[in-house]
Formats: sequence, C-alpha cells, structure tokens
Amino acid sequence: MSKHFTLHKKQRLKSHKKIEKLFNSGLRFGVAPFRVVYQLEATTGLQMGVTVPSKIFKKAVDRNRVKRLTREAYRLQCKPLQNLLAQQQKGLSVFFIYTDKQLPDWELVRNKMPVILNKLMQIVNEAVVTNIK
RNA sequence: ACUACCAGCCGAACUAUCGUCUUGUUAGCAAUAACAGGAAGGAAAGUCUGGACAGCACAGGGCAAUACACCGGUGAAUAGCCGGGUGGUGCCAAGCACCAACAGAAAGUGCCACAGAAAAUAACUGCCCCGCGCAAGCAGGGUGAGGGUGAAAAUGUGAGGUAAGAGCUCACAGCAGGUAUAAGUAAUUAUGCCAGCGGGUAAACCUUGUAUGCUGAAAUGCCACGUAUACCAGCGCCUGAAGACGGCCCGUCUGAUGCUGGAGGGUAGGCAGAUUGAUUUUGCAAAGUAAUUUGCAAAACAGAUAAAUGAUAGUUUAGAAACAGAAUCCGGCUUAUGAGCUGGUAGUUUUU
RNA sequence: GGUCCUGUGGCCGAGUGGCUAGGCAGAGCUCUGCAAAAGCUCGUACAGCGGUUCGAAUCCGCUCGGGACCU
Repeated sequence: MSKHFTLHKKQRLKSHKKIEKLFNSGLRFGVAPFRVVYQLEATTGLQMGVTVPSKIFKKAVDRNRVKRLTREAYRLQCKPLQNLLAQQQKGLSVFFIYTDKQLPDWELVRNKMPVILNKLMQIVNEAVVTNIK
C-alpha cells in the first residue's frame, strides 16, 4: 500500500463521452447533501468527478469551495474502495452532485463521505456475488 | 478625540504533513519516479466600450441601420484620460468647489394632460371710432396681449405716441443671427456696425456632420480515427438552380458527380492557436501646465481543457479577516469591498 | 465563452409621457334560518438608484433578479 493519498488526472473522469454515458445509463442514490451517480465499468480502475450546479451557487468562488472540499474528503478516504476494486478486477465511475443550498464546512463533508463510500463498497460486493451466481 | 460619508493606498505572514496543475533536468521502451522552479485579481466580475489577432469577402454605387457630437492635446484606438472654453448649482462677493449625453427647435412633422379666452394659426372677451336706438344692445370699421390660469403666455422696464393701441418710435437691459476689428492653434471672448426678436420638447420622429464589411478562439489551421460518392422529396444542368460581395437593392463575378430539406450513419481524440506583449512595476534623467512620452537600469509575468492553488495542525498579527476565482490577449469605464493608514467634508465633546 | 429578452398587489395580466385597468385569491358587509351563488367595499403594486422632462410604469444610463438561444 502506497503512503500517498493521490488524486491525479487518471483518477478523475476526464472524457466528455464517458460522462455522457454515465449520466444516461448510470444508477443513482442520495446521501444528505449529495446525489451520487455511479456505473460499473469493464476496465479496471476507479474514476470520479464532482459538479456543483450554478443555479444553487451563483458565485464561482463558492462552487470551487464545494468541489475542493469534496475532492479532498474523497482523496483521503477512497483507499478501501480502490483496494476492493483491485481485488475484484472491476472498474467504477462515480459522480458527485452537490444539491444543498447551504455552503458546507469541512466537518460535514468529511463525515458524509465514508457513508457514501461504504454504500458503494456494498454495491460492488453485491454485484460480484450476483455475477458468481 | 470620536462618529458618519467621500477619494486614494493596501489586499496577512511563517512552519510541518498530505495533495493538484505545469516548466526544466536526469532515469526509463513506456507508464512513471526523483530533484529544482513557477501557479489568480484590484477588480480576474459586469460585458458597457476601444483595439490586437483569426476566418470569409476585398469592382463599385445607392438606401437602410447603429454609435458618437464645444475645442485642443494624448494615445494603437475609444463613448477613456488631461488641459481649456461655455453653461448650471452652492457659498454675501472676488474666487473656489462640484456637475454637464455640451451640434441643430430660424428645414419639416408630431406632442404639450388639468387649468386657462388662448399652448402658438386664429377665435372669444376687452378697448376705441362712427351710425342706428330712450335704453339694453345691434351693424360696420380700427386695434392687438388688459383677461384671476399654468411648468411655460408672444423679450422686460420707463417714456413718447394715439380715437384706442401696438418694438409703432426712443432709452436702458436681455436673447440669438450676420459682419468687421483685436486676442487665442481653436472652441471662444471683447468691442463696433447691420438687420431682427416667431414658447418648450431632439434621453419624440428627424436634420447636419463623422465613423462603422460581417463573425468571434466554442474563431481558425493541421493530424489521426471512422462512415453512406448510399436512400427519399424538391429545384437545376448554360433559356442558369444556387453561391459571393453576410441588413436590403442595383450591378459584378463564380457556377454543374450541383444546391436545399428530410430520415439515417459516423466522429466528438491529439497538436497548433496559447501565453513575453502597443506588457507591468520600481528607480533615475529629460520634454510637457497635465494626461502622457522618451532614454538608461533593475525586477516580474499562471496556462488548465468537466477545467489546477486545497485540507489538517500550530504560531504571529487583530478576531487564524472583506469583495471575490484566470479560460485568446491588452487599454479604459462601471459596480462590489474587511481591518489599518493618508487626505477632505459634516456633526458632537473637551481644552486654549 | 458569446448573443438576446424580460421584471406592474399574494397569483395571472392590460397599460400612446398626464389619477396604474381587469380577473383569481384574501378580509369585511348585504342577502339567508344556515350556507352556496350574487352584489358592494378594502389594501405599502410599476425590481433598485440616478438622469432627461413642467411631469416617467413608459425615454436614457448603471445595478440587481428571472428566462431563452448559439455550442
């Protein structure tokens, strides 16, 4: 296990095409201030993206703030999910959409992120089980 | 001294751990790794403006549309900036401060509610003369601002003049026009003469002058991948469909495996554009009232492409602060802005 | 990133520069034994600030909000 909690280009969703596909056919669930869109991929690796609607936060500074906090929380806590996917030889695309009207603080985002990640791990496990059956 | 407002300056610093983008070097086939360096603003914002740059066009003419509008300077350019003029407002005045979308109402058209006789042509009422009539009044003629209003009433005051009156005449004052002289680069100012005095509104239409080809980096060029030069409908193939001059018309040019529409298929990756340029800041010197320009020296300048500056802990300051996040790049304008500092204005209190 | 449109009571919506219509909703009154229906009456309405004008919802400038289009 690496000592770095990295989050560079390869681990973010960069392709317009993939994002279109994710939003068209991906599955969704909601956790408190976030909505999560996810889809299992054939290729290995975990990719993520964040978006904040400009209708809710009119100022670019606020949108950047939310995105940074979300990315930071994800970066520090995504290791278990990554390891699980590596074990199962699976890929996953995740997209976070912030939907609350209040500007969040660091505590809130940090506490909510594990909830989402645990749920995702559960989903991955179930998918593997059904495939085996 | 405090408070409020206005203008300007400034736009926290340091350490540790983890992390993002990028440049260079080294290693590696590559993925990547290591080391060194760089990484938001005064407004990056609004998109209100002026350009650079790129593509298409570049025989021309007319109409339309839009913008601007005192003069000179500045600058790549502007609706910016600087200086001057004129006008307005404030202070008793000199003078000072602030403000001005500041061409034309004597080219034409429109509009001016309510009130008022009347909102610009006149009419009504009034005044005067003559005639008729006992009188009220009637008929004819003269006259033009006396008529309570209104934001605005035919330039104002005084005198002459007259039957009554009237810039009808005169004096003083005001207004705008022409012309001459003087000052000034000019706007304009001063004085004289001539002929006048028919409200306001052009941020109503408009007129005059000046400027503007259109589209914006999601422009544009190249490479790679891939498909359908197929199908349907219409028009046309030299008796001319359509396109270009991108608002329209004339006119000119191009023009045939073509053009338009429908349904459908494919791609949506990479490189360039693209970050050092009319650059910014500081210091010194020179020119200029100033904006600004020139020379020398030094320093600085991000470059992403679902889009990068963050998180945690601690310290200092003052409470771990306001407005706020680059997306082609520059000039200006406008708007937002905490604490502190500087200057100005107003108020309150204290002392002299 | 760029180009446009728009803002009138709680809601919808008309409005040549001269007192801001109308409908729905709400409140009160009349009618009724009680309601409904009907009738009458009522209210901080022109997004904000500044300018032009005698006078601005309207014209002009700036700001704020809402919406659409190009891609």
